[in-house]
Amino acid sequence: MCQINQIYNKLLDHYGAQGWWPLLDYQKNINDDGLWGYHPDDYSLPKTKIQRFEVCIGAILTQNTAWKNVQKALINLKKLNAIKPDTLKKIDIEKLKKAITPAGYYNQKSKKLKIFADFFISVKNKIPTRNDLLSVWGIGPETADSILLYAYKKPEFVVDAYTKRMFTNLGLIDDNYNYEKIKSFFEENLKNDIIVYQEYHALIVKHAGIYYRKKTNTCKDPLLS
DNA sequence: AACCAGGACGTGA
DNA sequence: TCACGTCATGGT
Repeated sequence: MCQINQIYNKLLDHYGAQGWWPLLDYQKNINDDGLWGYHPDDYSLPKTKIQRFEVCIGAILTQNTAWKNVQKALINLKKLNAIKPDTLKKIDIEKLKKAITPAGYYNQKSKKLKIFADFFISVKNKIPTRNDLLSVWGIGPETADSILLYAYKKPEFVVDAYTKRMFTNLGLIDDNYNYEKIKSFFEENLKNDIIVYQEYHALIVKHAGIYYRKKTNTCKDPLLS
């Protein structure tokens, strides 16, 4: 128990709870980015199967994509009533591509969404394992962990590009660490708690999005160093 | 006007 | 395993 816990406390103290997803039923609030802030401190979500599905879809759509663009795609899908496994499964692929265009990679992502809809229906009310998710085309380690952590509330730490960049820059992990090794590093040093996992990942994205963009990567971290 | 964003896949060493 | 090219829109 060392610096990564102190960093977590600093980030949480500085930025507050992030309240990431689901989005669609909670988009009334405005946060300090001008984006929609959703439901900080409400860890009862997702409450319904549809909300859970929305989290999964959002996790796929946000692959290497700014969340702001994903918001538009999700709202488009909602208008088509496509935040539903059955509807998404049946929807015309060209219509789907058009709806998710703002989120980019619409050829790949439309295919990924279709395949995921099938998978989501097939698991019924069971909780998929990490390997179940990784076996689905279009779901890699980060998306699998995001789905487990935010949709199914399982304690899987989510590692993204910012996490690696920020913590190598702070000197806490080695540059040659792969995804699984970074994930283990956090899970072995943090309390096994989905609230901590959920907030920490979101806070890293928040903080690194300001101070650890590729261009400003060499800048000194005003909060943590 | 390049550069990058809440990555994953296919290919070739 | 690991490095590299590819996918695509929209903000800065």
